[in-house]
Amino acid sequence: MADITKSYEPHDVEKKWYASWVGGGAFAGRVAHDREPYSIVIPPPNVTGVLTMGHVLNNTLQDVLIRRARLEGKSALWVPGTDHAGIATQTVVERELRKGKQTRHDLGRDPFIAKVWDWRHEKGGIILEQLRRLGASCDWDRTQFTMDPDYSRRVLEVFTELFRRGHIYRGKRLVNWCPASLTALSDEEVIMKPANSVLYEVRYEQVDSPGEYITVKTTRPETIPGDVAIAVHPGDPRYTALIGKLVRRPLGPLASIPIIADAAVDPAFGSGALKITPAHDKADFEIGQRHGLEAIDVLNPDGTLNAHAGPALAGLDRFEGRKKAASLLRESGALTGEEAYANNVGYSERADVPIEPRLTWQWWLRYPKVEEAKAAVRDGHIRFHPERWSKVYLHWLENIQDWCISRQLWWGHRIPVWYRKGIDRETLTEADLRDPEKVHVSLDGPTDPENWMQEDDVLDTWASSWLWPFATLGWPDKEAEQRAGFDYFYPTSTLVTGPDIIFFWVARMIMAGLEFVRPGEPIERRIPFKDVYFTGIIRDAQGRKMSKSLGNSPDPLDLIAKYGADGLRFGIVSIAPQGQDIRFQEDRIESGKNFCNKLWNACRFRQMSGPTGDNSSPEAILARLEPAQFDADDHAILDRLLVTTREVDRCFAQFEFSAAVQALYGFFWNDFCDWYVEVSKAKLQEESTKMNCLAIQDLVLRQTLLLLHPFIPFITEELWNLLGYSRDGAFIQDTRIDNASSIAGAHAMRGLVIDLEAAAAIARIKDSVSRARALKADYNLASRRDVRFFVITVDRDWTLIEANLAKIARMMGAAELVRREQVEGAPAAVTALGTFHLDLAATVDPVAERQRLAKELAALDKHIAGTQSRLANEAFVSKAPPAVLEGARQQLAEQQAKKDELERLLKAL
RNA sequence: GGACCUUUAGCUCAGUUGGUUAGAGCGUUUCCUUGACAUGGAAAAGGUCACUGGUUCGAGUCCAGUAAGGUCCACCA
Repeated sequence: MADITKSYEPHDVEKKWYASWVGGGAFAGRVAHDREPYSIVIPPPNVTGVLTMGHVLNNTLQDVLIRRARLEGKSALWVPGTDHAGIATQTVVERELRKGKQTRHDLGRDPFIAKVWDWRHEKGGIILEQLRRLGASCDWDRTQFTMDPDYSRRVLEVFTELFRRGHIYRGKRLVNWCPASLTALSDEEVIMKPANSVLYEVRYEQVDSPGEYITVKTTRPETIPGDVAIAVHPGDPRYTALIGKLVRRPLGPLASIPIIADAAVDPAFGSGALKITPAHDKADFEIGQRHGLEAIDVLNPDGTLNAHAGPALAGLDRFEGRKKAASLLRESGALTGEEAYANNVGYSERADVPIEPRLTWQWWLRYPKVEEAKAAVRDGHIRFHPERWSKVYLHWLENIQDWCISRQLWWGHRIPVWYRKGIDRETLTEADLRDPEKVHVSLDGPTDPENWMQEDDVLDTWASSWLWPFATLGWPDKEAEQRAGFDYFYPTSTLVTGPDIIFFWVARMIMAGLEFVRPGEPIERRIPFKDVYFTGIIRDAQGRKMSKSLGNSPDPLDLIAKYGADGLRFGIVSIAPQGQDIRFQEDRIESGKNFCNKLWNACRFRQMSGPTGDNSSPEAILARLEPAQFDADDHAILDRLLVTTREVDRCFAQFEFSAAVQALYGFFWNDFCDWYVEVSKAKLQEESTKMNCLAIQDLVLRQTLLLLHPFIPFITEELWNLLGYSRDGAFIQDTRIDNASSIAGAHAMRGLVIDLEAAAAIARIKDSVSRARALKADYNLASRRDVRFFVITVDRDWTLIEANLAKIARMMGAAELVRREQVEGAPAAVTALGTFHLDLAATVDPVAERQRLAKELAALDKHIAGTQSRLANEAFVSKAPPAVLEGARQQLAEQQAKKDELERLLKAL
């Protein structure tokens, strides 16, 4: 077996093992009916995207779950893939075209789409390659893309089916329009931003009473040409007399518009009168509908004003038009005031420009299975972690609105609807839509395509990714399902994602699963996943979101180069507590790397300490143990190993990944390396204890590697092989990890029962060692090993010291420990095993020593006073549980004994 | 306007059902290259747990309120 080098060099190790794993089919998700299935579908990243820190966290956690499942003997499947990301990808390619002074319209639809595919072939797959570098153990043979032919077919099949079931309709409604991307957006794609606007006060002259006016306040004077009424509250006494009267539109084409009454108007806002522009405001649109008013659209799709705005404004951009409208109103005297006004404006999430409410024909979905989707989470069929997100989810479902699923883009799934040539799409009714003579809806299109025109719009990207958990498993094609193991792997086990896409993706997947999968079967067979783990959002050191434009996001590949994939994984998991946002600090990644190096060197120490025995199975290692040689340290470390194993088990059950990593870190670094390995150095000197000690190290290292493997797969695989834990060259993942109770069971079979009393004695030894070291440090003796300690102690403690003499002396840095009845004038430390004196009587400064002891005494006095007052409290004594009471009494006794000893030492000085 | 989260050491954060002297990593100070590791070891300094009240024998932990910061939803022109 190769020697373990002095420091861990991740690069070659990662490359080597990743190739071996892939070559060995280690990531293949196989149907195995004698095993429990465990499956995850990746949240598909944008096909042309690159890896961000968010992806690193998200995918590391998925990999942790998948690798742990393999160790637990489950048949694990992690399905990878990418998303076509309609708007984002199309925008990127259009930007490229613009560099050559072209638009997509210059190319035409099909050549443009071909161009996007070229782009996808060039850039797509980068992110998947990056995931491999991170160590993601996806079943790459199953990689899917939402625009793959098979997947696309499933998307369109769902559309036609939902249409058939009456969930899909076409409607002319006010939608969120992005003037930059020239498409409709769903409500979820609009984000509200605070804006500094101007509130203009505009008066409208009454037709019948020239010189008399009604005044409104508006932030959008450029839409006045689209005004069709002024609305007031029906109960507003100021305006009762005016209801039904006409006023003149003060801007744009001349018109008289009525004053109407509608309860939606807030009499307390502004003047209490509201201008009604149904084409450009949602509330106005609804009022317009109620009153049968026309909607006049004064904007072009790109946000410039059109002919309806009148010649003075036509052609201007909406923001220019606003200024121009204000100045025109000012000139005509209709503008009677302006004031600064802070309001919120909706922005397109992707293009980052203000959206326009715009009246257009769109395809809408009435969500299916809304009630059942609520029940799935409320009744615990699907469990959210942290649980509180379920409230957000339920609230959204309570107030759910129909989903605008059509997009005026070219890159996406073109809606499988054909209109008979000659049909006027503007006047199509709901009944026409269902008339096969007029409209054709099918997967493959009409048999006489020459007589039909296909719908131009494509589907919202989320209207393809909401099928991800079952469409990636072959649904609904029976043969494909068979190949993919649909029956075995669905529902998937855990979804790992960010809470920012609860509405976009999580909720919609749940509804899709319930609607389409295994109709008629119980809910737990139809849900897409059983657990949803929501990660936090990674922020920079200042707490800002990481973003490309801020340039505050480190490149994960740089971090991998610097700290290794395992270091990055360990670091990112350790700073990601459940459900909280994460402030990224690179030093945590560095400490991940340091931990790997520590692990590496502890294994190196094991290798250098003696021959590797038979390590190929836990039984073989257990057979090398010599229970008769066990000392307190052996009991203690095995106890800590069991406790840690139990804790990691618990963490996995409760999705507490960072707690698992911290438990492993503390156990391995403090309990094993800082203590057990150090005491081993004394044990390994003795032939009688050497072999047993090596076997214990093997037991601990083997189990630790298994526990750590999901988090840091590369280094653990390497060490697993270097130390001979691998059986016949099998991967570490092929080993079944044991839980704490089965380990304890295996111990018991060997006649080994952990002596908890012995293990507890280690705590007292540690206390003595630590205090003795501090005493040495106080006297600047840390480096010297030739110090002699005199110990004043009782027989019982001296027995313990003698039994562990070599180790204790080594740990203290003592040349010798000598029991004395009495010591004069030497610096002393009162410890759990007696009073330890430094053999330095000649050089001690009594004044400094007295100060040192007095300080300790003062601190102790405070604690004694606290304990005493608790015990003096009648209520405490009568009501506290006996164990707590007993603990306090014992504590007081110990404190008192220590105090007596300190006082004796002081007197002796 | 509604909902949720956060507030603990200089910094970033743990602290599970209330119970000894509140922990970790980083940073700081002192000492140490002794054959696993200086990517390391030993020791130390550093906290009235945001504030106010309540429940309790006992509160960082439970309850109510206040303040500051943050997130999401809705949005009155």
